Amino acid sequence: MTTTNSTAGLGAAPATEELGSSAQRERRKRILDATIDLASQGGFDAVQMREVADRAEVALGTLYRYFPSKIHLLVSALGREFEKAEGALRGREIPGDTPAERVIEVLKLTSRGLQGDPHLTEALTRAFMFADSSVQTEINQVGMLMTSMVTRAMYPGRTDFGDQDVAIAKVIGDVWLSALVGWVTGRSSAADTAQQIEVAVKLLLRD
Amino acid sequence: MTTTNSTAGLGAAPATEELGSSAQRERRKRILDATIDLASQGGFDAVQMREVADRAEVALGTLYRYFPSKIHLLVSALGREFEKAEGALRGREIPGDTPAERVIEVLKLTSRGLQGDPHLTEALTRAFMFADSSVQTEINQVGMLMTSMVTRAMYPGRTDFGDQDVAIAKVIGDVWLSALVGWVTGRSSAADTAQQIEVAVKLLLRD
DNA sequence: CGAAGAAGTGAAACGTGTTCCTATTATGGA
DNA sequence: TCCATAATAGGAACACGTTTCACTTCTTCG
Repeated sequence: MTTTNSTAGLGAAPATEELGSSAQRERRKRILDATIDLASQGGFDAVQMREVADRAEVALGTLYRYFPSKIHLLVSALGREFEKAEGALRGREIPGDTPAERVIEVLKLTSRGLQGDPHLTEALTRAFMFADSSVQTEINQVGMLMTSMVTRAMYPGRTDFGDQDVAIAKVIGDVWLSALVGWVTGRSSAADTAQQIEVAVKLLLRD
Repeated sequence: MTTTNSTAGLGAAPATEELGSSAQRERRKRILDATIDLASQGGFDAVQMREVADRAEVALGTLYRYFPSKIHLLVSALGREFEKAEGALRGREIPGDTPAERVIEVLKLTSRGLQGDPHLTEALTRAFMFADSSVQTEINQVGMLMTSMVTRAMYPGRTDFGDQDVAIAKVIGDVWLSALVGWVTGRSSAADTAQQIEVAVKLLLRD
C-alpha cells in the first residue's frame, strides 16, 4: 500500500525553512518577490535569472546558491503562493450543502485566483510540470496543500480522512492539474477548465 | 523574404503526411526517426536540434523549417508514436468483464509500453506538458486518440458514446496524464502510477 | 582582536535552442 | 530548355540557463 500519509501534512505546516540569518531570509524573500513580480508581468519566459538577480540585488551566483535552478526557484515561489492561498481559505466558511458543491466552490475560488494572474499561473504551472525529482520536497508540499484543501472542503471541520476520501481528493487534484495545464497552454478556456473540473468532481463525489 | 512566409511555411512543413514532394516526406520521416532515436536513448535533453539535424542529414535551418521548435518536433513525434500504438490496440480484443477492468487493462498495456522506453516517454511527455497553443493541432490529435482508446475499452464494438461516457474518459485521460508526469519526473514509481490510475478508474466507473 | 571559513560579488565563459544570412541546388512553369 | 522562385546547406550569431573563478565581505569563534 502506498499510503505515505497525507493527513500528516495537514496540520500546521511551518512556514518555509527558517534557516539562515535574517539577512539570508531577507535575500530569499527578495528573490522570491522578484520572481513573482516578473512571472506576474511576463510569465515563464520573463523570469530570467539575470533579471531576478538584478531585481533582488543579489549576484547571479548567489541566486544559484539559494535556488539551484530556475525550476527550483519557480516551484518554491509557487509553494509560497499556494501556502498563502491555502491560509486565506483556511479560516473561511465554505458554502455548499454537499461535499461536491463545496469542493467545486473551493476549486472555483482557487482557479479564479489563478486566472486573475494568468502570467503568474503560467509560469508556476510550467515549472511544476517540468520539475523533476530534485524538486520533490517542494512539489510534495504543494501536492499536500492541494489534497488538504480538497479534503477540508469535503468535510469541513474534520481533521483526518479515510483512504477513500484521500484517494478521491488526489484524483481531483490530478484533474485540476491537467485542466490547469490545458488552460495555461491555451488549449482550453477558463470556462472549459471550470466545466472540466466540475464534471470530474460530480462524478467522483456522487452518491 | 519573410513577407508571405505563412503559405511558404505551410507548404514546407506539411502538417499532414500527405503534402509535399516525396523528397520532403522522406526528410520529414528522417527527422522524426532521428528524434525518436535520440529521445529513446537519452530523453528530452538528448534531443538536441543540431544532433537531430545531423542524423537526419538535414541542415539546422531546414529542421526549423519543418518543425518550428523542439516542442513541435517532439509533440509531432509523440503523435506519430501514439497513432502507431492506438492502431496496434485497435484490432485487439480487450480482456475484462466490466468497463473498469477493460479500461484498466488498456491503460496498463499502454503504460507498460511507455515505461518500456522511459527516456522516450520522458521526452514526449515533457514536450506535451510544455506545449502551448501553437501546437494545438498535434495536441488535440493526441488527446482524441487517448479519449477514443478509453471509450472503446469501456464499450468494445460501440462507435459512438454518450456525453457522460466521454466525460468520464476525459477525466481518466487527465488522471493518466498527471500520473504519467509524476512518473516521468521521478516523483512516483511505476507501481504508484498504475495504482493511482486504477483507483481513479474504479472510482469513476463504479456503479 | 584576529584569523579561518562561509557567503556574496562581478564578470567571463559555456551549452543549447533559436534566428539570420548568403550561397547553392531543386523544382515547376513559359 | 531556361529561368524565376522556393527549398536546402552551411555556418555565424544571439539569448538565456548554468557554471566557474578570482576577489571581497561577513560571520564565527578561539
